[in-house]
Amino acid sequence: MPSTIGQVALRAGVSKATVSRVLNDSKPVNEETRLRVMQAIEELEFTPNPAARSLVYKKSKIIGVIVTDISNLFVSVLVRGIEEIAYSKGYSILICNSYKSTSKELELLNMLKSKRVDGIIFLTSNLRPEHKKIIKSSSEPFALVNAGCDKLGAISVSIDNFKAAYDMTSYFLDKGYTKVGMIYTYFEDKYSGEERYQGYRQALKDYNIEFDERLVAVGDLEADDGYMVVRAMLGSKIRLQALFVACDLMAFGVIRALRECGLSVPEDVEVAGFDDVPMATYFQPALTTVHQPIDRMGRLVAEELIKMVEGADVEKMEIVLPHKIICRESTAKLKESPDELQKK
Amino acid sequence: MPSTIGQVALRAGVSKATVSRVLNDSKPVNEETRLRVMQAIEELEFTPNPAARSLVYKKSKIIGVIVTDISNLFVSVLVRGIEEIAYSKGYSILICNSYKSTSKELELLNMLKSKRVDGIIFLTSNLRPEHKKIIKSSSEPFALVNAGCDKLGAISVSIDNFKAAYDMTSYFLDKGYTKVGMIYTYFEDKYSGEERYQGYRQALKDYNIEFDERLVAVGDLEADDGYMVVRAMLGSKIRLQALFVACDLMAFGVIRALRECGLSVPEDVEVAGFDDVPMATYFQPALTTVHQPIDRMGRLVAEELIKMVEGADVEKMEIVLPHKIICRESTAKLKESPDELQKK
DNA sequence: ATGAAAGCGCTAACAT
DNA sequence: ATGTTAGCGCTTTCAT
Repeated sequence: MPSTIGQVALRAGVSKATVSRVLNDSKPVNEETRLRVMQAIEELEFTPNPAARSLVYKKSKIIGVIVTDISNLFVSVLVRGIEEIAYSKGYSILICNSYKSTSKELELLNMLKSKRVDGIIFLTSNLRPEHKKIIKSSSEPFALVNAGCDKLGAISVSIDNFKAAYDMTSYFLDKGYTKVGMIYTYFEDKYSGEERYQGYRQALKDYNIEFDERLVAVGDLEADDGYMVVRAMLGSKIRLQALFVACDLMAFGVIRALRECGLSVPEDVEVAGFDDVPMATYFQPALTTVHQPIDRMGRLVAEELIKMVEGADVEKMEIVLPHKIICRESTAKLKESPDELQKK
Repeated sequence: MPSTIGQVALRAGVSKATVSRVLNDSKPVNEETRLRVMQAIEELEFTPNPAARSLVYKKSKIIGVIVTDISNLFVSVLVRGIEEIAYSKGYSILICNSYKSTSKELELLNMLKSKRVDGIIFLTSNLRPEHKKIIKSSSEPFALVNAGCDKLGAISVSIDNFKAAYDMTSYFLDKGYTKVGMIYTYFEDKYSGEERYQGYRQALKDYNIEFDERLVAVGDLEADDGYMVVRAMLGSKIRLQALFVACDLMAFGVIRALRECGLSVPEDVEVAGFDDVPMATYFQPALTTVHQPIDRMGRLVAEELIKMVEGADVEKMEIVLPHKIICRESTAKLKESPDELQKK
């Protein structure tokens, strides 16, 4: 029962075309008639039917967003940034969870295309050749978060994952630790997961520390994974001074596992995460981590994608944002009270 | 450049109507022609234009979802459940953040109506008279999460917040504590926040403990609020044995604040939360809390709303799901090791 | 400056 | 069983 442009026209005593003109001020309209039309619109509480518009414009004003799992803290902060920008520019976002399944991702990609979304933001845990093929041949603009994209015409927003991991590892190495482990994430193809791992390896190399594969393990981004991986790792009694975990959520699980094995953090083992999710400050011990400007990444990727959707020139296709090492309690093997540490 | 029903018809040598029939099998079609049509659809990779369909059906296949903030853990788990069901039934969801602002909520409500969503799921921190008016007079089906609704024709899914708070408070009272505080959430109107507060008050009454207003404070659902409220509370040196916090996120902040003031949890003060977000297990100390079946609430509210959207009878408009008290480390004032506690 | 009419892609009577 | 046609609500030529 929402009213139509026809009803507005009737009430204002003009044609539909004129109503359309004041709606979009696409053409000059006599001030007096414009007022009449405006009033009719008010009275009927008219709002244009988006489906009808989409049909004409061949634009849906919808941005599709594929993420691994909206309940993941990194993801939800990112999505909030995206939503904010999209909303302010009159776009809706359509969120889909892939749960890291490549086949689901492919399915969702098709689904979004069938919904005629104007553009797609893709946060994948693994950028596979299948994805690249689709992206390359896609008619709608694409944007990737934290996944490098070599010449496939997609926007990408990320931090320098290699450098960030290198920096975090160096932080431990500078302290003189030699037994620095890493929990990284599974990867088959080049993407942020691999870059972080390589950053770790490179740091070891540059500090002349021999790589010890008993000190590394693969987890799958969630707290549960961190927990289980470390429980397994501690089965074999290896000595460990510090652990760099490729994402905060996993780090939370890691710390719990260490503690349950009688190792306290940071006294026995120092632990650092990656992401700087909001919870990192409140966790006990507060987590040292690589800060990613998550909110900004979300806003930026949405902004750039919408620019592209609207045909504007996107000057920089690959945007690399700065990261920062944030030191908190989990790497403060000290006598000071937590209160002291609080004052960063 | 997606293909249209006309192109399919042309290729298959039939009329658009016939193509439409095989698409929706709305009417019998000769098996042979159906095959030809199907093949043409395949070859052209045809998918029906949703805007065109919406225009005819007057249905958008979109569910609007207004939440306080997607980056809140309770919210993101809820939304994931909603998305799951919606997606499986062919609906898209359109998520909006109100950031708890009533005016923004009202604005979003209008926005969603202008987008012609088929139904609205509303998670508000405060169900105001303005909202009720809109809901009551709304043409599209409504569903509320954790907000009672007296006869306004909306579905509601929640737990028994009063009873849950009563149970949690009793848990402390049964231990013999008399100084049991509560951090509740601001409310102006009847909704889950008030129910939780009343549950606390009733428990005190039933146990003949006098209410002490120095032991309660109001926070605003986030960790930061919990943190600041407790810092303020501890300014005045009052004795406190246990603290019931109206949501987990706030509880995380509360625990940190206590610790920074030299009070350890649970040794000096026991703390319980509300929600049972995934992080509650990993936090240190693991948080005792009121378990809400968040995922199930999300799925259920989506299921029921979609039933209603599709005109089916919704037998039960107000669904109350069971809650559960989950005891973890934050209320275990004991000598046992955390490992022991782990085995619930 | 305004109106009439065609058309966006689809479905649903109404014919045949 | 299939085709023809009108119409969903809007925008946009093309006239006037």
